[in-house]
Amino acid sequence: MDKETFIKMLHAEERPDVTSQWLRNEYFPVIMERYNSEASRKRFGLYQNEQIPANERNLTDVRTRMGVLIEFELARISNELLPELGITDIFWSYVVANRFPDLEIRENSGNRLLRLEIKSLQCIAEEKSANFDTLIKDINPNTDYVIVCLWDWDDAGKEECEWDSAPRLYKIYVFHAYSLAMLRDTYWLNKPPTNLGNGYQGFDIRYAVTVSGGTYSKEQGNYGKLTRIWKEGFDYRPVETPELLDTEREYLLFQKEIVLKGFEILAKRQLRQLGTGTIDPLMYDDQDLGYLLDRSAYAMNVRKNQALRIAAYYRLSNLVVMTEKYKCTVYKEQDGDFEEIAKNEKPKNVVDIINQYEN
DNA sequence: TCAGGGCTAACAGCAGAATG
DNA sequence: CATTCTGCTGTTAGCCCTGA
Repeated sequence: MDKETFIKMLHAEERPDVTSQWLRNEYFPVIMERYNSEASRKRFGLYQNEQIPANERNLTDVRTRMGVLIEFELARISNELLPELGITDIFWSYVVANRFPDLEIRENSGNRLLRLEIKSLQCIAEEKSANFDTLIKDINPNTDYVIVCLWDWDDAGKEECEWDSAPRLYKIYVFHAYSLAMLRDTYWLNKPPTNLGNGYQGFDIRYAVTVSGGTYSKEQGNYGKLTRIWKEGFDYRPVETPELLDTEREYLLFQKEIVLKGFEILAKRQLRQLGTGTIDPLMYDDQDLGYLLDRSAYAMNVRKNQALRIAAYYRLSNLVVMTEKYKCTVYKEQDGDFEEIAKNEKPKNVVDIINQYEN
């Protein structure tokens, strides 16, 4: 890493689209690699059959806590990196007040330079939706970026430590905060609910406000959900700056990849419980639809008639089809025919359902 | 069927009402 | 009058369920 570039970027002296790309392609890959090292992961691991809550009610707060820990660790690693490069006059500081953003690069004088808002999403969470609800007025277009960390528990990567599993970062996404907010507001303001009555959806001085039947109320916490910010091909568009186009590209990629990664983890994990051998891609009509092991397969977003054709083609015993929220439909072979034995199931129940059907 | 509106836990804490 | 209880604040990430 080049020291001069580093200093320029952290001082927010480059164009936002250039800074975005540097953070995405140069900076965070290094931070992520360090986070994923055994020496780092071991501090977050689960050992000796330690369990975390399995019920949905309490899963969320483990994920919330992991979010805070990842945010802290990224900054800690960053602060470790700076002096290694001979940069000693700036440092990452934690914003302890509950306000945007999370981390700020500061000079000893206290001057704030680059600022980062960190979000964490666990791959296999059924609805990944941290909120980015900071109002446009509070975002500095020259210094502010939104960083999304995609992570999950992973049992691999241990040479010395005997953990059962430890968190692994799979990808870090970088968005220009102001552009992301522009996409969000362009979408939100142009797609209000149907029953507005005489009111308008908009903003108070502090937060987003919704209307139902003419009655105004503080928005309920859906505004800015990361998975709902923008849709490809939406009729209305914000002003197209280089940083906006960069952020839009990254967002559309993000939308696809975060869903696929969770599916991959769930499918591979469950296939290994259903059989032995190697896992291959599930190809059909030149399309990669999921994963195949022996006579079991997992596919994503496949309709019933296509699922039946795939099952017949591969002579499957078990076929699990998942939606984007990982709701599962389970098909099972029965005397040469395929039967839908479960629908709308959570992933955690699928293997049991398949095994019980066998008995 | 699925987008999206409604709502949740945990966190630390405050203000004001109810109780002994 | 002092203590305890109730209901609310706002932030994190995410599940539930309904209406189009």
